[in-house]
Amino acid sequence: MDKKIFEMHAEICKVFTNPKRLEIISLLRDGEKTVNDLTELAGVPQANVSQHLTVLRQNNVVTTRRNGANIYYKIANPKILQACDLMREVLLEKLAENEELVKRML
Amino acid sequence: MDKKIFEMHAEICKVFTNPKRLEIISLLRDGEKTVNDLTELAGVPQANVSQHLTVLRQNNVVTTRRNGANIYYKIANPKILQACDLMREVLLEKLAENEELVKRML
DNA sequence: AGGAAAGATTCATATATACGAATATTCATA
DNA sequence: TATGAATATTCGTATATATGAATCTTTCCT
Repeated sequence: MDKKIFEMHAEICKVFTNPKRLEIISLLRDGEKTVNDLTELAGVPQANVSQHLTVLRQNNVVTTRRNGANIYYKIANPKILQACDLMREVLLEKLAENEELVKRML
Repeated sequence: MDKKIFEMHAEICKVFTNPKRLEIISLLRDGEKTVNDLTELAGVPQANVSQHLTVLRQNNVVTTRRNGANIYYKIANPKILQACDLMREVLLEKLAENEELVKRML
């Protein structure tokens, strides 16, 4: 029944399992950027940025707009950022917990 | 700088890239359940459920409590459910869009 | 038209993941 | 302490993913 939804959900989540893609998403947080912008900001080879952008585009995480030779990428749905933020919070809370644990052991 | 955070974030997200794990998470939504419960509800071989629970446990997505021969699993942090829900909303919105597209083509 | 800049694609390879099958561990109870 | 029920682990294999290198496409400018 819901199985199909779980499969699609899992598929989408694969987009977020690569650190470079997460960095790109983060870089797009406050507005659209060109491939070149992203390449420089992330410090990753252009071809690789492009490969990741393809994945993001195919999964409707970003949308594009062409302006001359440049292509601007932006986040398609703000809820995606919210979801990323929540996961990051979970992560940071866990890190904080572990830090306390370490402190208590000294 | 943030690179390390992005790596950890990506690592955590890997937990959500398997449909069976998402189903298990969904089954735990309204309270703790034993491995047996989950096995029956999901209709997946016990060993496989156990493998997925191991992944969930190792990534602090679930916590466990033993009671006799049974082990109860539950979601560790409600924010995880929130994040899952948000992603599912994004997914459903996209599906709705596509449905409209198809309709307009008839 | 020709060249350069911006971006995308293809391919090969290395690495990770999922799952079934078989086996092991843990606990309760007779 | 032997047995059965509940759960976990290990291993082999098939499949997916990430990345560098090389190549291609599109657009702009002269």
